[in-house]
Amino acid sequence: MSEHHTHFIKHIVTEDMESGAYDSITTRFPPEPNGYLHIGHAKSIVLNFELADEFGGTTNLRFDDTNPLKEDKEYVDAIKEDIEWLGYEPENLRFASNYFEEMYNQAVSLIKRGLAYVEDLSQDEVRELRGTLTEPGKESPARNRSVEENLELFEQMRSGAFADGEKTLRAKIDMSSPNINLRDPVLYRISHTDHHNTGSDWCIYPMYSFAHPLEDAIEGVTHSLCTLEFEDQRPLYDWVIAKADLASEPKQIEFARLNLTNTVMSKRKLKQLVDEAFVDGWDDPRMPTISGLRRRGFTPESIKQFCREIGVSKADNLVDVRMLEHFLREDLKLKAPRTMAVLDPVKVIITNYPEGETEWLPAEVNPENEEMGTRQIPFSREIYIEREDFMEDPPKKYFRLFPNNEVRIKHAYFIHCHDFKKDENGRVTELYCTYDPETKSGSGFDARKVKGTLHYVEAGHAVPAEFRLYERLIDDEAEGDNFLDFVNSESLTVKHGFVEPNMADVTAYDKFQFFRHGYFSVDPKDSSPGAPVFNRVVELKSSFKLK
RNA sequence: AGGGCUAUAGCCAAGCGGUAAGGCAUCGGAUUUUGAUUCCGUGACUCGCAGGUUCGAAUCCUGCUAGCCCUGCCA
Repeated sequence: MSEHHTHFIKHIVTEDMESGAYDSITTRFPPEPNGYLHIGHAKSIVLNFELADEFGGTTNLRFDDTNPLKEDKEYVDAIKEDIEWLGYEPENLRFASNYFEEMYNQAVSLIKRGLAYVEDLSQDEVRELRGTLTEPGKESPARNRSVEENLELFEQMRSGAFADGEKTLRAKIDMSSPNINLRDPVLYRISHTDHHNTGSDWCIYPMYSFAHPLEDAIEGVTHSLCTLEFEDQRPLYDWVIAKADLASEPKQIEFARLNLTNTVMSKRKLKQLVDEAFVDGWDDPRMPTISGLRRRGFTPESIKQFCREIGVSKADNLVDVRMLEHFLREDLKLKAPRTMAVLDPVKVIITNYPEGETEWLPAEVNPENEEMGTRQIPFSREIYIEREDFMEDPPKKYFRLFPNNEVRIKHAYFIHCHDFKKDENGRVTELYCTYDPETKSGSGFDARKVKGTLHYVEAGHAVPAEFRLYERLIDDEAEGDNFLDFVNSESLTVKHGFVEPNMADVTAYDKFQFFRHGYFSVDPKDSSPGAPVFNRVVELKSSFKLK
C-alpha cells in the first residue's frame, strides 16, 4: 500500500498539500439513490475514503438526490448498508436535497447578476437552438429578459405557477462554445413530483451540473472525484464555483471507471438482466453488485484489496475478473476452515472394514493456520467420494481411483479398488475397495506412495447439502447492447451432495474451503438449519488439464 | 469531423530527461496427505507510429494514427 500504489490523483493531492493550498482534504462519495451499488462503485468508494484517510482528511456520504422521478428511499438504505458492509464510516451523511434552499438562493443570486435567465422555449426548441457538435448554437429570445422579470418568473416557477416543462432556468454563458455543456445549460427544471426526502416542498429541482459543485462547496469538499464522462463538464463545474457566493473552491478530478471481464457494469444493463430474468434479482450471486458479491461470498477485504491493486488512471480498462478471484482466495486462505464436501457422490464399500463400526479421526482444520485446531471426522465401511474421482478407463496421468489402483483417502487410509457395479445405463453405482490399516493417516506410514489423495464424507453421518456452482455470467466480451446474446445459459449449476457431520448448523455467510473444490459461503436466503445451501465463491486454481 | 481525453507485456499499472517497478494471467521446475498453497524461474533490446531536440527521451517538441466521451428539462 505504499509507494507502488501511487496514482495521478495522489500526486495532485500531494502537490496541493505541499503548496499549502489545503490544510487537509475532504472527499465525498455521491451516489444517486436510483439503483444498487456495484463493484465499479466500490472502486470509487475505496478511492475516496482511503485517499482522504491517507492525507488525514474525511469523507462524506452524500446522496445526489436531485431527480425525484428516479429516486427512492429503498436505494438509500441499500447503499448505506453496502458502504457499511465494506467497512467505511462516512464523516457525515448528507443529501443534495438538504441544500435545496441554499441552491435556490444561489440561483436567485445568479439571476440578479444577469448570469441566468428563465427560458420559455420547449425542450425541442431548446435543442434546435443548441446547435450541433460542429455548429454553434443560437441565442434564445428569452436570453435578454430583464433581471426583474427573471426574478419574478423564477419565483413563479417555485410557487407552482407552471406545468412540467413549461419553463427552465438557464445559465447565461456562451451559445457558441465548442463545449456544448457551456451553451446556456439548464440549471433548474419544473417537476411536480414528490421527493423521497422533501416531499411536496418543491416543484423545481436543480440539475446535476448546477447542484453538484454547490454541494461540494457547501460541504467543504476539496477534491471532487468523478468518472471520465464528466470531464467535459468541468468548465461548467468551475463556472458555477466561480460565480457562487461560497468560500470553498473544490476541484473536480476525473478517473476511468472500472470494467470487468465476463460481466456488465451499467445500471441499465444490470437492470435488464434482472427484469428479463436472466438472474434472480439484484443480489443474485452472479451479479457484480455489492449485494450480489456479498451473497456469493466475497469478503469486504477481498473487494477492497482488489480495488487498491487495480490502480487509478484515466485509461480505458478491462480488468480480468480472475484478479478479483485471486484476492478472495488470498483473503480466505488462512481464515476459512478446510473441510470436505462431496458434491456429486458415489458410494464406496470398504469390503474389509468391519460392519457396524465407526472410528473418529483427527483432522486439522487449516494446515496453514494451526491455531484453527483439529476436528474429529468419522470413517466407516461406507463412504462417499466424488463421482469424477473414479474412472473405469482412465487416461494416462489420472491420479485418482480406477480398477486395481490405490489412492489415499484424506485424513484416513489408502484404499484399493477391486470392483465396481454399474446400473443398466452404464452409470457407476458402487465401488468395492479394501483399505490397509497400516496406512492410517498420522501413522507415518511410508512404505508405499500413492499419486492421488481424495476427499470423502462418511456415509452414516453425512449431512445432505445443496451446492450452487457459478460460472461466468457473460461468455465473451459483449460489445454494446448485444450483451444479452452472450449471457451464459449455464452460469448456475445446482448439485446435491454431502458435507461433514459438524456442518449441519452453519449460519449465513459462513465460509469454508472444501478440499479440492474451492471456497464456499452459506447462502443467506435459502440455507436453513439441517439443510445447508452453499454458494461456490471461487474455485481453487488447478493445473489438472485432462478432458 | 467542433470540443474533451487516452495510448507502457495477454490484462491492470508504476515511471515525471539518465538507460522499463509491482500485481493478475500464462508456462516451466522443486516441495506437497488439496492436480491447492508455498518456493524458485519465465516475458517489453522496448514504451501507438514517424520525425525532431539532447551526451542521453517512455519521459521534452512537431506531425500522424487508433480508441473513448460530449448535441437529457439524467446523473
